[in-house]
Amino acid sequence: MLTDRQLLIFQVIVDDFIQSAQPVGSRSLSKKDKIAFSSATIRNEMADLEELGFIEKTHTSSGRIPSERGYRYYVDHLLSPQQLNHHDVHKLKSVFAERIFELEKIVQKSAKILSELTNYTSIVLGPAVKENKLKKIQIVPLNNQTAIAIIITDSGLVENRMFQIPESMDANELEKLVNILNDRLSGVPIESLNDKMYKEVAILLRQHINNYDYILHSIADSLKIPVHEKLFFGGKSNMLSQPEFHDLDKIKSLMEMIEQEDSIYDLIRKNKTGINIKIGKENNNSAMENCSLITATYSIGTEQLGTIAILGPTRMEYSRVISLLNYISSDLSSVLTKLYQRN
Amino acid sequence: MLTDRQLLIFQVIVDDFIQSAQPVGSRSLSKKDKIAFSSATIRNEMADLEELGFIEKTHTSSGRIPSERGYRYYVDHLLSPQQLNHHDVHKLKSVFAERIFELEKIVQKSAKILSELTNYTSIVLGPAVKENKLKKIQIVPLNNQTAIAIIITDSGLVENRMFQIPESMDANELEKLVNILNDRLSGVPIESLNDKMYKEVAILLRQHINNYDYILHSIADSLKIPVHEKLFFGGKSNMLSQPEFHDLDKIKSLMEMIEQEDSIYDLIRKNKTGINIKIGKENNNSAMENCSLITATYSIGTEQLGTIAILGPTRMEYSRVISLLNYISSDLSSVLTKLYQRN
DNA sequence: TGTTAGCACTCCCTACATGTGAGTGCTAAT
DNA sequence: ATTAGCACTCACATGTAGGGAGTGCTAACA
Repeated sequence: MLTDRQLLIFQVIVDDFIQSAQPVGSRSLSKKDKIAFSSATIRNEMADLEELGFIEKTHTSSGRIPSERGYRYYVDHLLSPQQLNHHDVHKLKSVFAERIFELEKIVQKSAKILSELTNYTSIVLGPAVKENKLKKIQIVPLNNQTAIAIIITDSGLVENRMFQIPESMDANELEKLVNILNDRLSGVPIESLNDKMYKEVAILLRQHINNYDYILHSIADSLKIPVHEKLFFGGKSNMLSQPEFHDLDKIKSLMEMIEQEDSIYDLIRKNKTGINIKIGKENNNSAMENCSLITATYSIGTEQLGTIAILGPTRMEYSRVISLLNYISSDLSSVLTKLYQRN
Repeated sequence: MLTDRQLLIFQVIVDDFIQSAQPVGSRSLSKKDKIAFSSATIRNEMADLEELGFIEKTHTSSGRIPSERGYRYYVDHLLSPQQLNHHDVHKLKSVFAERIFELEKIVQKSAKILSELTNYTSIVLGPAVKENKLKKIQIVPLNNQTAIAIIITDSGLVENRMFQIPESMDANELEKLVNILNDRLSGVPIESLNDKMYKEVAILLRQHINNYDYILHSIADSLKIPVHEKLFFGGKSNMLSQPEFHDLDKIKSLMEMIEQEDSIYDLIRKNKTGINIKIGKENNNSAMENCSLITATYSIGTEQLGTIAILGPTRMEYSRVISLLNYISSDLSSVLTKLYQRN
């Protein structure tokens, strides 16, 4: 529905605006090498593009900027995958250069490097734990009253919780307790632990443990592994350098949203596998009005999924960011799979 | 060296400026109830106060604001401990209302509430781990190649690290390894673990374990518990609402400093027990030029120390913040001591 | 001798006018 | 269809004027 010329002009407008953050006018467009027609012609075409909703003016006599709809079209139809340059590739590789075995560290480092390469804010959602299965529970007493319950899942997640030991309980009984727990619960998905505790395990405990009531609740509490996977950020303050955030109020609401991790979590969580792009209002979040969010998923083996995302202004280098995300998410997947593959 | 009247005027200037963030002039001062003399008299006194370096002008004909030196004097000599109101106390109490047993959670919640009460940024440094002693090491194999080493200290800190199991190693040998480690290392301060590993333990491993070399390094690596205690923040974006940070550049450098946790760590770490106040340039950090940092230490039992701090503009409600910090740090100390006291 | 009223002066801030540059839409000529 | 030309618009920078809140200084006062 767009003529080739309109397409060309539109693309140049978007590219120029992404680069300069300034509304682009017909005269400056006409000077570009790629564009061979006069400013008046361009003006006519721009009027059409505006009518179609792809571009808009900031005020009556200003140049044009892409509309959200325009960005959407740009992203869907005009994006040419960009080759990463040597420098970028080199930096990306450095994430995996050191031999780090910890998921958190790897993920955190990815976030940091992504934000450095893009000058936007990066967000990484750690892999989902709810599909993890319990590998082992251990209980280590610290003193007479206190003990630590340590929960290890089959993909190497370790969580620990402190609890009070009832006075009636001795070392012997504690061992019995641990045995029962491991016997009944290992292999059980984290999600169903609580359920299983109060059904199967409760009965067993009643038979073998004095005061089973109190300890049941304590342990069940300990087993409540947070449903929210951890979020890691990189370059939170990068957005402050973006010209669209000269406005203090905008910055404030954005920063508050970032700080309040719940909304970020919602924003990022609900994405399907692969690359997802949400532009401006598509995010359904007033603080994100001028922002776009690009997410990519990474996986461990075939099932466990995490998300890695870039938050930038709508005027974002989509092509570059997508390339970077593609690259890092596939690297992440393969490295993590190698490390954490269940046997 | 200051007359009573100068002191009065100075105090009112500081109080007023802390409240309004506007330079205060002689005329508006003379209208205050506390002050019974004319604006001209006040002008004379202010000239003297300025000469003494306690107050300064923002420009030739502006009202006066306290200088850093002035704040220092105010803090050292004029601060009257402020009674906390019911609302504050109630909110502070809520930190400990739920029965949380985890140090991290408690500490994090404290930070959050402090920032809400003050509208400044709060920073909590988790308790130092270096004086912790090793309670137990456990190794849980995840699959044929990978295992997790879990390190538990006597005060309930749990750290875990993944490592590769050498092929030559079977379950039997793994158990031997764990026994040796626990036998030799339990009770050893975290700091000296590495040392001890390479001296005592290395010899034993050589005798009992094939391929001891590789596993020695892996375990030693795992034992490197980060020296940096964890930092928790609350209200990072609160500073954006402070009028002194209308300037984007200032905000940016402050935010970048906060993000770059190392410098915060340095800033907070080196404080002595009790309340410490650092005003503006006293912090030796250009991003903190317009900020003051008030720190308080909390303790677990008699030795282990953590720090809780408030970062605000130099124009900060010192008295209130100090009261809050005092309150929360002593509450933190007593709760944590009860929970984590070593036996 | 300490205090105060009065006065000239300074500086910031806001509002208003004005000019310029980069843009636009429209029209008529190519 | 394309383009040159023109009148028009708007943001932005610059300049100017007036008001407000402050100052320092001086002279009069208790």
